[in-house]
Amino acid sequence: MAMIDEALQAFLNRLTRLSSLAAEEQAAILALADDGLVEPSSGDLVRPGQTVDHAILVAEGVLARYDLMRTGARQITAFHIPGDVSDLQSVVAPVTGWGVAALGPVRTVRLPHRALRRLATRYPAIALAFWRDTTLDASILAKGMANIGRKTSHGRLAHLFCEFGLRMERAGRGSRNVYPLPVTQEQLGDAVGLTGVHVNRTLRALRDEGLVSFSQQRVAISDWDRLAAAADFDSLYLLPDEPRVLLD
Amino acid sequence: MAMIDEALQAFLNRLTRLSSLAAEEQAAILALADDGLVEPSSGDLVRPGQTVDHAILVAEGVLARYDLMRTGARQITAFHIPGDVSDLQSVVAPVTGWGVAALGPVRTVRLPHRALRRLATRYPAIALAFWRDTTLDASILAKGMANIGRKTSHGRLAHLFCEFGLRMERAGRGSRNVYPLPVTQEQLGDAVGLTGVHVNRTLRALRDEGLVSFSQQRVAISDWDRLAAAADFDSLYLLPDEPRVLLD
DNA sequence: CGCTTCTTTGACGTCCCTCAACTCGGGTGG
DNA sequence: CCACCCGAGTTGAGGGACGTCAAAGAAGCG
Repeated sequence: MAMIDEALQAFLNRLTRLSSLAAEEQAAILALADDGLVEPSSGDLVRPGQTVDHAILVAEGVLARYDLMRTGARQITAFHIPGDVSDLQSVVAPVTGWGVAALGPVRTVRLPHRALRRLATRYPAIALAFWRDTTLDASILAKGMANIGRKTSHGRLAHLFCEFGLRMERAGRGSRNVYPLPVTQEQLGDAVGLTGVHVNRTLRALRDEGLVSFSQQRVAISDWDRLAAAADFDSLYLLPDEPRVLLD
Repeated sequence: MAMIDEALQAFLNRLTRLSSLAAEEQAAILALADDGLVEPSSGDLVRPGQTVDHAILVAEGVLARYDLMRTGARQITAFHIPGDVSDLQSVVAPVTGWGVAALGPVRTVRLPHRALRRLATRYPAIALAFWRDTTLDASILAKGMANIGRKTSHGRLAHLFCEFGLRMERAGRGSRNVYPLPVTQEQLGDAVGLTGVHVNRTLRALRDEGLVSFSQQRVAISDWDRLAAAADFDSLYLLPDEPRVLLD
């Protein structure tokens, strides 16, 4: 129970970083919990093409949104860390092509669409906050697309490590320079459009250059500035910390 | 003037394909026009990093949202055709890293954020419709990411042609098999993570296989089923046509 | 008709994939 | 307690897809 409240609080923090919400609105968010905590050890939470009636809030662990090719190849389009709601957009598009999988042991909280939609229609500020949250997600998608489309393996992985540094720091799960990242090299590859083998070689190179090391599912950035330069990283797309007044 | 109304009507059609809006809400959308029609012959409408106070509705032509690397390399993350609002998400995130450029002669209508935000806060159904529209955009982004990350040049271009077939058809700008696509081969490359040269070679191959031809800025799909198979195309991510009741 | 922009084609290099084997560590059961 | 096993990480050799560079046609536009 405590963990559910903690997760909702993390989600609320995420929202209020970008949107200002009144006390009543904040209370309404914190009252969202539906079922208890779900704890699948691993595997699919949503299969591609499935219709869902709830969004998934991450309490612990890492989720991935992914797309499958007929060949079996997989592209991870988004990672979700504690405090993120994977598929918040499913509230307005309950059937889409992607799946959601746990990349390791995970704890999640189910947020029913009905409840989320009711909040969004009752409180305009919450509707805008949800919209804004989806927009941040889309911004990360666009950056990831540019990353894969126009950078070499070094730049792609370097960028991913910079991004997670900031996201983990925001989520209170480490510092931007040192943080846990419980995924395999192959999963990293699925996220940046490479094979596990090539990820391995690239990680070695990044380590040898003294930029960043990744082992035992832990990232340690040795030199943020040089890593950011190698990544062509500009944090603007993660949206700066300024809650804006939402109602005109 | 007539053209402004036409463009707003196209935008409204786009929204009501996915969201049901009451007559009053529809009228409010149609009353949005701010300035008159803007007609830049070509070039940037929004530069990367710029803060904007309006969204851009496409009346005629094609816009691209893009991201720039330090090296000068460009990744087009989204194309916008008539009836699309590029940067609708800028309403809730007015400063981000991307730019918007016209890929040829274009006519656009500026929609001020203030007006859009006022509509969204006054009419919950409109807020959800905007959110849903942004979600469709994000879904296309995710698919594009998978496209670039996990497919060969043939699959990438084939997929792009299938996608635009459906989008153009929806927008009333042709059929899914034959439609205008006023972009250069290099711009196609910027969208799918290839160079113009390689796009050229791949187009020749696709034509030789009898799948699709692209010349004079016109796409003609010879065999939809085989092209869709080559593209691993499933239209689900473009969201099926069913306006849902929005208010619970 | 001369310019610019786009398309097309060739030769060559490189980044990354494929396939395959070996290593390592952690868990499990005999 | 050790043998085994399994997933993940590591490394090598060879090949294929795509990029780079360069130059020569088309095609629109003044």
